[in-house]
Amino acid sequence: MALKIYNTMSRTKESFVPLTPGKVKMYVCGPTVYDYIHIGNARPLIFFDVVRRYLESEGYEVSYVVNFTDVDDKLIKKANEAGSSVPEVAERFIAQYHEDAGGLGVREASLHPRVTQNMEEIIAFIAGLVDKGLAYESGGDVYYRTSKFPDYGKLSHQNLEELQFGIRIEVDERKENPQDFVLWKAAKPGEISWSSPWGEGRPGWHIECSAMVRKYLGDTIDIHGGGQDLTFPHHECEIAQSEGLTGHPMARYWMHNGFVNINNEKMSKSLGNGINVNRLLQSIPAEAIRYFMLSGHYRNPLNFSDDAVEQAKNSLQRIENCLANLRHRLGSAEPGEAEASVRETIESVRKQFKAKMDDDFNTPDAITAIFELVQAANAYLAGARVVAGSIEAFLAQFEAMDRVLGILAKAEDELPGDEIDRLIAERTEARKAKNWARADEIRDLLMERGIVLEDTPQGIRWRRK
RNA sequence: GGCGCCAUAGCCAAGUGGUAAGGCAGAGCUCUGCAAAAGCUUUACCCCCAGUUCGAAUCUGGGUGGCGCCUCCA
Repeated sequence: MALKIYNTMSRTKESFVPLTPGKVKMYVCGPTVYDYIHIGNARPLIFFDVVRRYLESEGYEVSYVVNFTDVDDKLIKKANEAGSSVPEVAERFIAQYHEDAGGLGVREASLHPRVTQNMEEIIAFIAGLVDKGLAYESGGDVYYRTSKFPDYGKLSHQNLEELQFGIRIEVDERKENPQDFVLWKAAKPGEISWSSPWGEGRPGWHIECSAMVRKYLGDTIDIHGGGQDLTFPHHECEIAQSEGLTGHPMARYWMHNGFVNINNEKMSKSLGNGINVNRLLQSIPAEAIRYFMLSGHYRNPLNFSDDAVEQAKNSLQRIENCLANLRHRLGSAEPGEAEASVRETIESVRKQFKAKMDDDFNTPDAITAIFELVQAANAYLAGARVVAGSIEAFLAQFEAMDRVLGILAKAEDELPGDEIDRLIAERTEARKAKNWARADEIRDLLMERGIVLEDTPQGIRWRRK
C-alpha cells in the first residue's frame, strides 16, 4: 500500500506521487520571529518533522524548506518597544527558535531561508507580476489584482463574491478591489526598508513564500504545509502569486494541521493562555510533548492540558519500561538468532506501522503499532527461553519506528555512580541474608534519589524514575 | 452571509457499511520476602430523531451542542 495524503485542494486523500521519483520537495511556512514559539507553533513543527522523517525512512530524498519571516509589522513593533532593531529582534528569536525546535527533537530543515536575505528575488517576483498585469502600484504600495486570477479561492474553496472583506480589517482605499492583497508595502518614515522600483518599502506577508519556494525548490513542489489557518488567505495568495507568474501548479499536495487548544479554549494572545515552548521544556520532556502532539490525528484539533501531558508521560513510560527490560535481559539472554515466530511478529508490526503512516500519517494508529510490539516483547521476555537475537530484533524495530516519531528517550547508558553501585551490592547481600529491613531501606533510599530498583530472576534491574 | 470541522468508555483516541483498536486511570487475580515491572481478567445502548440497507458509529435528511476561516494568526 502506497502513501496517501489528504490534499486540502481536492478535499480527498490522494495517492502520493512525487514529481521526481525518489525525491520530495517540501515547504512548510515557518514562524515570524518576533517572539518565543508557543505550543501552537510546535504542532506543525513536530508533525511536519515526522512527515519528513517518514518520507526519508521510506527512501525518499527530501528537500525540506522552512522559512523565517524576519521582517513584518510585528517585528517592527517589537523592535520599537524594545528600543532595538528589527534585525536584532529577528536574530535573537531565530536563535531561540533553533534552541526550542531542537529541544523538541525537531530536526533542522534542509534550509531555513529568510525574507531579508531574499529581497532581490522577492522584488523580481513582484516586478514579474506587475509586468503581467497581475499587480499594480498604488501610492508606493503594490497590490495583487485578484480579479485577474480566476482561480483565486480554489484552495480554500471560497467564492470571491461570498467572502466578506473588511469585516475585521478596514479595507485600504488604495486597493482597486477589497480582495486585493499587498505585495509590497511602502515604508513609513523611520521604518526598516529596501529600495524597489516602487520606492522604499518591504514585502507583504504572502510574497516571501512564493519567492522562496520558487528560488529554492522550483515552480512546482510536492508538499506545501502549514497550520489550517494559513489555508486562507496565506496559501491562497501564494497560489495566486506563484501560479499567476509561472503558470504552473505551485504544489501538488497541500497539507494543513489542526489547532491546539488549551484547556478546551482557543489559544490566543487576548486570553493570555499561550504556552511558551521554551518554558514548557523545562518541566516536560520533549518526548512527552511529541507523544502528545502525535497522539491525535494531525487534522483534528488537539487539547493541551495537564491531564493530557500526564497521560502522555504515563503512556510513554510503558514503552520505555519495555525497552529498559529488553536491554537488561540482553545481558543474560542465551546467544542465538531470533526465532521465526519473533521475526513474524515484528514483521507484522512493521507492516501495521507502515500501513497506518501511509494512511495520511495516522500517527495515533502508528503509536498503537508500537504498543503491539510492547505487548509482544513483554510476553516474550516472560517466556522460558530468551535469545539475544530476538531481543535485538525487538529493539531494532522499536528504533526503526522511533526514527520516524522521535518519542522515545535516547538510551541512557550512564552507569550508576560508585555509591549507588555499592548500595545495590549491599542490598543484594542483605537479601541473601534475608535482611529484608535493610534491603527495603536501601531501596527507599535510592527511590528518594530517583532510582527505582526491581528484582528479577536475572538480577537487579534499575531505572531512573 | 459564505466555506468548513468536530461530537466514540472516567480521560485521551482510532475506526467511516458487517456487528466497537490502542493508551491512561480504576478494580480483581498471577508472579514477588515485600515491592516494582509484566501477564491475565474487567468497564461503551458510538450526541438526539428520522430514513436508506439483510446489516450503520460509519451513508442520507433534520436537530442539539462545540469550533475554525473569511486579509495578525500554526
